[in-house]
Amino acid sequence: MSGGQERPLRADAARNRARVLDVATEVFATRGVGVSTEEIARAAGVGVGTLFRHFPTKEALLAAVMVRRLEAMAAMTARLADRDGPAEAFFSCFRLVVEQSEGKSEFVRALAAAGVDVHASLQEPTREIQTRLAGLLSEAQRAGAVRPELCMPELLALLVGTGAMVEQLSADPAARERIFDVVFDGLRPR
Amino acid sequence: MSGGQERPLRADAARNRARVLDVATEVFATRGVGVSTEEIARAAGVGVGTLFRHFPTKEALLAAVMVRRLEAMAAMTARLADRDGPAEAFFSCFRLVVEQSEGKSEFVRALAAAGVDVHASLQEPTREIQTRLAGLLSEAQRAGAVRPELCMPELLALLVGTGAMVEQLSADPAARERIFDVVFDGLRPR
Amino acid sequence: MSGGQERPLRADAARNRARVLDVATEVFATRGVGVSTEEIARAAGVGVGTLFRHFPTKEALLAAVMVRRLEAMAAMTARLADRDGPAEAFFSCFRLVVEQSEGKSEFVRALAAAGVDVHASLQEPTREIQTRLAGLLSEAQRAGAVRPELCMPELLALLVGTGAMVEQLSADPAARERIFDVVFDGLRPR
Amino acid sequence: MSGGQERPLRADAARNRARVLDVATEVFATRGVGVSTEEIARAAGVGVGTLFRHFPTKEALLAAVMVRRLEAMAAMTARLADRDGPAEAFFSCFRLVVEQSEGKSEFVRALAAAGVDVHASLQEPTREIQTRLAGLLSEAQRAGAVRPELCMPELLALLVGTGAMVEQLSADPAARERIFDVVFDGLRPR
DNA sequence: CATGAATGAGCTTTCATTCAT
DNA sequence: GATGAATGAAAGCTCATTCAT
Repeated sequence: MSGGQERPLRADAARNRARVLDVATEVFATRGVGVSTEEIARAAGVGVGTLFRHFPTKEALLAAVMVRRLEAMAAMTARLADRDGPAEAFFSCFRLVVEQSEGKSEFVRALAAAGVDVHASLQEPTREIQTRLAGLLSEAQRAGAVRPELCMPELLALLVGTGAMVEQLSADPAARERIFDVVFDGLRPR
Repeated sequence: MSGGQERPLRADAARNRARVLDVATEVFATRGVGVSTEEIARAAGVGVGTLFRHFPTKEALLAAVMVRRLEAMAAMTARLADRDGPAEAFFSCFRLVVEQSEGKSEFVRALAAAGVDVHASLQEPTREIQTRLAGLLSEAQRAGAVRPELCMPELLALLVGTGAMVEQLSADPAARERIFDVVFDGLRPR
Repeated sequence: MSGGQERPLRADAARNRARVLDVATEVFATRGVGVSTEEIARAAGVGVGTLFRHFPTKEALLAAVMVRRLEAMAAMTARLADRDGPAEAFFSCFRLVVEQSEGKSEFVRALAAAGVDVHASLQEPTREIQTRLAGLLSEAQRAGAVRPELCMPELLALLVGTGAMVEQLSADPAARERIFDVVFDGLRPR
Repeated sequence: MSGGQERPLRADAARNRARVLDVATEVFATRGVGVSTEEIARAAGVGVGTLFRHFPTKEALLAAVMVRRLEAMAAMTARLADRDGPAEAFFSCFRLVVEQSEGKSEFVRALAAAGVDVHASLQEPTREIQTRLAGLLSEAQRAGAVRPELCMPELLALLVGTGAMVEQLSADPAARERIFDVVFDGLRPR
C-alpha cells in the first residue's frame, strides 16, 4: 500500500534510501529546495552516487519526499474518516491536512519548474486523499455542516491557503486557533 | 519616498533603472525568481553591467521589485481607506491586498534563503501598509463588522493565505469569489 | 571568407577565441577528443566560462576545430587547382588533402557519437572542398589520368583511408612514399 | 593458445567469462567503446562484480575483445594460406583481414589513450598474423604478383587504411569493390 | 556611465571500480 | 564465486559577479 517498492531492497540499501529520504525531507523543509544534492548526501552519510542510484534525478528525490508526505496524510485522513459524525470528521480532517502540509507548496513549485508532470508523478497518493476529502465534504454538506456551494477545487485551495496562514503563525498557537475559527466559521452555511 | 536613492540620477540612468525594474517585476512574476540576471538584462535592453550598477546583487533587485509592489499597494490602500464606511473600506482593502500579492511569497522565500533580512529591507513600505491596515481593522471592529478578537498577526496571515488560495484558482473566477465569501464570512463576528 | 563571425568581436574576445581554438586543435590532435574542457581552458589561459561562452558545447568546439581545418584545406586545394595540368592538379591535391587530414577521423566519430549532424554543421566548408575535388576528378578522368569508373564516394573514402595509412607511417617517410605509389598507381587506368 | 588463463576455470565461471566477452564484442562494435561496464554486464546477464572479476579493468576487457578478434583472424589467414597459389592466397587474405577489421581502430585508440601498451598486450596473436602475412607477401612477391619493394610496415598500413575506406562505404558494395580494384591494382607491379 | 567578455565556484549527473552481503 | 549497492572523482555546463574596454 505504501508506495510500492519495485523489488525487495537489500537491508542496507533500504536503510540508505530511507536515510536519504528523511534527510531530504528535513533539509528541503528547513532550507528550501535549492540545497545541493551533494550536501544532502553528505548529511545522510552516503556518497552522491548512492543518492543518485536511489533517485535518478534531483526532481525524483523531491517527488519522493512529496509522495511520502502525501501517503502519510492519506493514512491519517483514512483513520479520521471512520470515526465521529460527518461534521466532526470533516473539520478534524481539514485541520489535520493543514497541519501536515507545512512547506508543501514549495515542492510543487520546484517540481513544476523542472517540467515534472506533478499530476502524473504524485497522482496516486493524491487521488486517494482527494477521494477521501470529497467524500467527507459531500457528507458534511448533506449534514448541513458546510456551505453547499463549495466544490473540491475551492476546498483544496482553502486547505493550501490555510496551511500558509498557519505556517506564518507557527510561533503563536493562540493566533493559529483564531485562524481556524475564522476559516471554519466561514466554511459553515451562513 | 521611493527607496532612498543616494543622489539624483542622470536621466538615462534613471530610465535604465526603471526599465530593469519593470522587466524584472514581470519576468520574476511570470517565470519565477530563478531567471538569470543575464536574461533580465537582455530583456530590459541593457548589459548585465548596468543591471549590477543599479542593483549590486540579485537579491537587491528582488528586494527592489518587492518594495515597488508594496509601495503601490500602500498607495492603493491609502486611496481606499479614505472613502466608504469602515466595513466596506476594510473588506475592499483586504481584497485589494490579496489580489495584488500574487507570487509575492516566492520573493520572500528567495530573499530569506539568501540571508537577506526581509524585515529590515522591506520594512519601510511594509510599515506604511500595516499601519493603514491596523487602522482599518480597528475601525471595522469598532463598527462591529469584524470579529473583535482578531489581531494584526492573524490579519496578515489571513491576507497571505487568502492570496495563496486565490493564486491557485486563477483560472476560475467564480471559485475565487466563493473563497472570498468563505473568508469574509469567517471574518465577521458570528 | 573565413567562417563568418556573426558580429565584429571585441579585440580581446577574438584573441581568446582564437587561443582556445588553437589550443583545442593541438590538444585534441595530440591526446584525443577525451580531454576535458577544463583542461583545454586552463591550457588556453582562460576560465571554463570563457570557453563555453565562445563554444556553447564541447561538440561545438570540436566542430569549430574541424571547420577551421577544413577551411584551411579548402584554401589550399583552391590554390592548387589553378595551376598545372589536370593530372598533376588532381594528384597533388589528393596528396595535400591526405597530408592535411591527420587525425580528422577521430573528430568526425566524436561528433557523430554526440548526435551532431556532421553533414549539417560542417557542410559549408566541406562542400567547397568536395566541389573542387569533383571538378579535379572529372577533369583528370577526361584527360585519361584516372580510372573513369571512380565516383566521389570512393574518392573520399580513398582520401580518408590513405590518410590512415600515412598516419601510421609518420616515422618512415620512404614508406609513406611507397604508399602513395601504390594508391596513385591504383588510381590510374589500367 | 587462447591468451593464457592462469588456472582451469570452473564451468560456470568460464561460461560467464565467455558471455561477457561475446556481449562486449558485439556492443563495442555496435555502439562504440563508450558503453558503460554496467550496461555490458547487464546485457550479459551478470553483475558488474563478475565482469570485473574476469577483466580487472575496462581496458582489460577491450584488450580481450581485440585479442579474440585477432585470434580469429589468425585462424582464418592460416586456413587461406594453405590453399590456392601464392597470388590468390595473398589477395584473398588481404581482403579477409580488411573485412574483419571493421571498427578495430577505435579499440586501439581507446587502449592507447588509457596508456595500455598495445604492442605488449596484443603482441602474441598479432605476431602470428604478421608472420603469416609476411610469408604470404614474400611468396606473392617471388611469384611476381606484388610490387617487390613493399615491406611489412607498408602492408600493415595498407590493410588498416583499406579497412578505413571500406568502413566508410559499408552501404555501397559496388563502391567497396572499386576500392579493392584500386588498391589491388596498386599493389601489383606496374 | 554602459557594455558584455571573463571568471570560477558550484551544480547535477555519470561511471569505473570496490566490497559487504 | 556472484551480486549489485556504494563510492567519489571527474565531467559538462550555468550563472552571479567583476572589470577592461
